[in-house]
Amino acid sequence: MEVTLLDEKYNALKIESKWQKFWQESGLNKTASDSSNAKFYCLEMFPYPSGKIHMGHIRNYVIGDVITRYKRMRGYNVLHPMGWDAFGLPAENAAINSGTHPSKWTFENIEYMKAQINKIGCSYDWDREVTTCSPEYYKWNQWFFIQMLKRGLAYKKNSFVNWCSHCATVLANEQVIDTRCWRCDTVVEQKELEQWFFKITAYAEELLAACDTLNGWPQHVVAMQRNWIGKSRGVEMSFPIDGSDLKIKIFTTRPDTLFGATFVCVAPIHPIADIITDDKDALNDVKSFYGNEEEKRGVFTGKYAINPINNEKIPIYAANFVLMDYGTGAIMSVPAHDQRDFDFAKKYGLPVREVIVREKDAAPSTDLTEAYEDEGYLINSGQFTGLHNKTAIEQIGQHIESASMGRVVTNYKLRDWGISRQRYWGTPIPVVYCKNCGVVPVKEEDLPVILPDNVTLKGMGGSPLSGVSDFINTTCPTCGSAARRETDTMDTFVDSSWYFVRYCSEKDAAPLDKNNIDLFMPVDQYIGGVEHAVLHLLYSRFFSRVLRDIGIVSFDEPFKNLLTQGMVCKETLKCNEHGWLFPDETQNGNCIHCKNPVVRGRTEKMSKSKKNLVTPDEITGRYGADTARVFSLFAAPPEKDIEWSTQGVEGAYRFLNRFWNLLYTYADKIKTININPEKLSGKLVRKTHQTIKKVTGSIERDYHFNTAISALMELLNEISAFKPADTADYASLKFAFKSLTLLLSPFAPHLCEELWALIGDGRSIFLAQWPAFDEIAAKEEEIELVVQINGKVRAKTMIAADSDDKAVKEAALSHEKIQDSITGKKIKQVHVIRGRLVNIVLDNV
RNA sequence: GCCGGAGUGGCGGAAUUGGUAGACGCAAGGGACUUAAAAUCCCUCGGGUUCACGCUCGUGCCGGUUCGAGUCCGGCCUCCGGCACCA
Repeated sequence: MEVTLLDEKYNALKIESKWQKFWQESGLNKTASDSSNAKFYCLEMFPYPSGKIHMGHIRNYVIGDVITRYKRMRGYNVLHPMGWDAFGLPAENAAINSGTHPSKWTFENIEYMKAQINKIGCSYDWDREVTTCSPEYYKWNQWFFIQMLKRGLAYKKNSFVNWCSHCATVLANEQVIDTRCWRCDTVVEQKELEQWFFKITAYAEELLAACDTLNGWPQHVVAMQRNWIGKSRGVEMSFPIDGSDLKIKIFTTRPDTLFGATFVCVAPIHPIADIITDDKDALNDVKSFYGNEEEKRGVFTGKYAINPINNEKIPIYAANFVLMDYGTGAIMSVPAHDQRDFDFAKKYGLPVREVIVREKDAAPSTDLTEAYEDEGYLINSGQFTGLHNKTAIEQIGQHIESASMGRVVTNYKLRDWGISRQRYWGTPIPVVYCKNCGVVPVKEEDLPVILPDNVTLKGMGGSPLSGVSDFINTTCPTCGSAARRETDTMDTFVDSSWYFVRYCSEKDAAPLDKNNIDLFMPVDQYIGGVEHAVLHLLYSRFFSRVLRDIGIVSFDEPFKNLLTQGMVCKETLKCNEHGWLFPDETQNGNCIHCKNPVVRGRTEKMSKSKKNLVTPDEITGRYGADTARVFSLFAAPPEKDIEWSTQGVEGAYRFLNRFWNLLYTYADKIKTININPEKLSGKLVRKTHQTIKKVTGSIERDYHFNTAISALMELLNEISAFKPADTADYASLKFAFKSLTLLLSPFAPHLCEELWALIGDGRSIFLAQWPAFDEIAAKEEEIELVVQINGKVRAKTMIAADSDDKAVKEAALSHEKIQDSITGKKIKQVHVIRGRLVNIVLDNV
């Protein structure tokens, strides 16, 4: 390692590029595949290569890097990889807008972003880099697809899908936000298409049950997972249609209200609606309101259903608020005990019959103004009248089963995962359509099905691949006759559902080497934004189980610990006339365009549109990466949002400068001193041991780096106040400096590496061991004893730390101020908390 | 509505198991150095009250448990996040 003399001034940019090059070339970040050390897999969610890294990425990667560097110094063999979620819509949009091929656009972005990432000093093992748009990677998407096809976990169905007319693509349910497209905000329509699905519902129960094992996850994320799976228990039963052989199967979680059903509703897109509805125009009108939550619309079909419990004839409606893809697509309506049914009944003048009342044997209300959805007792319910409704749910359920009217079932909100996309920039779905053989998977040895380059992207219409004749025209793998390829590509969530497994082997190695996977999986610490709390994480959990059942992996849960980091926010500025403003569009609190006063908006997530963006380049260019790192870690604990503040950045920069300058002052004196930490003593040495303890504890406990850094600032303050007089003092000073450098190195790696070159052991600081503290040396000789009277602090006094309870009590009672307060009073009790305080309880205050 | 989470100085935030509330930083004020400024260094910095030693109030609100509550319990209020016509 190059030995350097310290420059007088801290020059962040100079030392940062120097050490980044050194770490890269020395292979320090490489992960061993044959280490005898315990493994630690630290993973940050890989980015979509949109063009530029933003502060949210920086925060994410810095947190991961600190953990990585810390764990390495603790002796772990750490896997810390990075890659690119490289398929996706923006590349295709860029192609449509500017004519750049998605591949070119993507790879150029990757190159640029990789340079940005390296500038913040993250210690990635780039030999394991994953790029999902490369055939070597997506080949395995195709391979998994075929395995799933074989197991019945991938299937095709004709179904209503969410269709965004603007993006001309199908959206997953979770990509629909408030009836609108999550990307472009266009109102989503329902369109019938043939789609490929993954049968995630086959794992619904396991995915739900395993939520209990996710102890290392934030509980709100686990709650969101549970919520999404949405298990509910209820009854499925068939209502015969009067004067017909047809039946309508309904699902309800409230069989206790069965006697209160006054009509039946089916989804307007339910196949039976077309069959039984007389007025097709009216039905079409209702269909056009399907999914509209503003207004309830329905039409009487003209037919009646027979309620099997009491043989009552009740009308059947097609209603827009009944969802086709939950339960059976049909419900029994009990307006007295369900608000939605109540609203519908009021609108269409349907009867409301109460069957549950709050008090046992109470009379029904004469004028319900809303549905009664609480618990209560049954009335007007035949043999079940008088039961508490909770009991009735069970008993009526049993009755329905034993009378063969229906059965008790479990339902999930979770639906199968639609993976078909009518898009170009994704993984081709590896099947062909043959006139003779039907749907045939591509042979495994013929994978990958390469995504062709020669495509024209217009942004509208169906799948772009359908226009590439040498792609679609092929032969049937089974019979050899002419066949057509599938032209849809896969949802990009497929790519990110297993990339963490791919990282376990180096780029050029076999991608699914079981030894490598077993060596590193599961991920010990996963770090990313909470926006992936449902989809990506749920799909990954699903994929892991499929891979397990195929025999590729031997774990259930891919992510042992999850940290969802907070957002990076900044104050927004707004002018009533000119909208959002950049800070340099304001002067003395006024807009520079119109001189109107600037409104300080709320602090919001950084975004280009709100003009409150700070770019990583401007920060690393001005202060250096170490400052950016220290600031973002010091501002708040990792799971909380941080507010970006220029003054806060300056504060972090000041801290690093103070450290540099202080060490520079003593550099000549301490450079050559040999120290034996066990022989050292004094206040500074004690503070150093305390700091090692505090910093280690802060990292180990909850990755609370903000308190770790504050402890390091305290130590620096102590060093700063220290005035060395003799050789022993300089030895203590060197010990403090060495410890501080080691402890700060995960946070400010470049600075510490540079300083370590001067006071360290001649090797990289990241090959050094994390310092250990000596409990005895960390212990104060004297402590400040707080003396309370009736729980209020009345005096403070210094006593020897090892005083026994009796001596502590003595010291407290004999204190001058305490004497004044207690003279003539009766002492009821004295509580001694060793090392902290004494509380004297006086009788009758 | 349901499910999570959080309310502490001017601000970001500290406070292992109940035991000195406000660490550390930012901002602010004062001082030193300087011809001056920047940078740096030193001091002050929750409210009230007092010339001062002090006293007193104070962790969203109300109550409780305890010698002692930011921390535990009960009941509210507010804010943030997620889900929501899921029958």
